[in-house]
Amino acid sequence: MMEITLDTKTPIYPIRTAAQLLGISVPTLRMYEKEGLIIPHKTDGNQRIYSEDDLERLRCIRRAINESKISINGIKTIYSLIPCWEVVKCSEEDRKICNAFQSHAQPCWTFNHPNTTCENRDCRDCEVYTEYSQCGSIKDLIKKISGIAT
Amino acid sequence: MMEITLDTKTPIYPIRTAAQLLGISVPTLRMYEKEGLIIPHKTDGNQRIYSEDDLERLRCIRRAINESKISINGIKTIYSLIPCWEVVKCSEEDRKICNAFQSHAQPCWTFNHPNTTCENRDCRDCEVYTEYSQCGSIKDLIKKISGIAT
DNA sequence: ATTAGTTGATACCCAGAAATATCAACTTTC
DNA sequence: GAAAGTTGATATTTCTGGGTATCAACTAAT
Repeated sequence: MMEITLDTKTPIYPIRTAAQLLGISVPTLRMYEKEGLIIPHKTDGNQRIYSEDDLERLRCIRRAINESKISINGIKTIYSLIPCWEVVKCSEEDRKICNAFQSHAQPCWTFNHPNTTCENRDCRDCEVYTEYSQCGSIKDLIKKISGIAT
Repeated sequence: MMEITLDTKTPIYPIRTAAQLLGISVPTLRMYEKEGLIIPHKTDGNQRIYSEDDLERLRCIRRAINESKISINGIKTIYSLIPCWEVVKCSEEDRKICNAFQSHAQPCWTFNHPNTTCENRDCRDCEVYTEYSQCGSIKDLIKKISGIAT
């Protein structure tokens, strides 16, 4: 017998397996990544590996595309509206020079953030990326920062 | 000679003229309305009339669709993220029962708001509708309500 | 070192969203 | 009151975004 640790954050699925579990093709998964919708782990040999959390995020994205009929650029725009500055608590100086703070076309995690508190962070582990993959939670965050009890 | 008052809010263009000025067809304009992207004025005889502001809003919508490649449902979702409660300053009781406050699929002005402060308002004149037709201003509003100097 | 799977890149396909056309009934204009 | 324009509704067309197939070069496993 062996002990199995179930950690939804641990990357375990190679791209082919992930694609099969989601019912889509491998190039589609690569496309989502290129568009900045997901940030999969990579092995030392530069191969993608997906965690259970990654799959859940992807299912959410697929629902947005197939059920809610939101285009990929639409999703990117919505992600760009996440008030990341409130999540990472960056300074006013950071915000002034941050490309993500200005953008309303691409998610913050698709930028590199030179000279900000995000500079050396791994966006993949950032709450902005992990917690706000669906519209409901994004709107809830906006409610929260406006000082409202939801 | 006659005095001409230029008021960008006054509805003057019938639908055919508006369509021509925008370079699109009449059914398309009706479609945008049915989708909840615009709220044109109507005459007593139920005919649509568009103001200069309406045209500007429509140009913005067209850019989102044609240049930014955001689908109509994407635009609706983005509009639904506008923190309207902060603009109209509705009460906690209002928010509790407000469909728009909950939704993240349709703009608030596509709901009727029974028993709230918005109930008897004309959404067409509401700042939520008039001021936040583009992503840039929406993100600016989110920044503002999080207490940030933009 | 051979087999299986991956990489990035390019070329291709097609469902369906976006836009248009068309209709009879109605409104406005002159 | 006749002509021009509009209404809502439905049917039809256009076109491209989302997805796939395929490739040679690379990585991983046994």
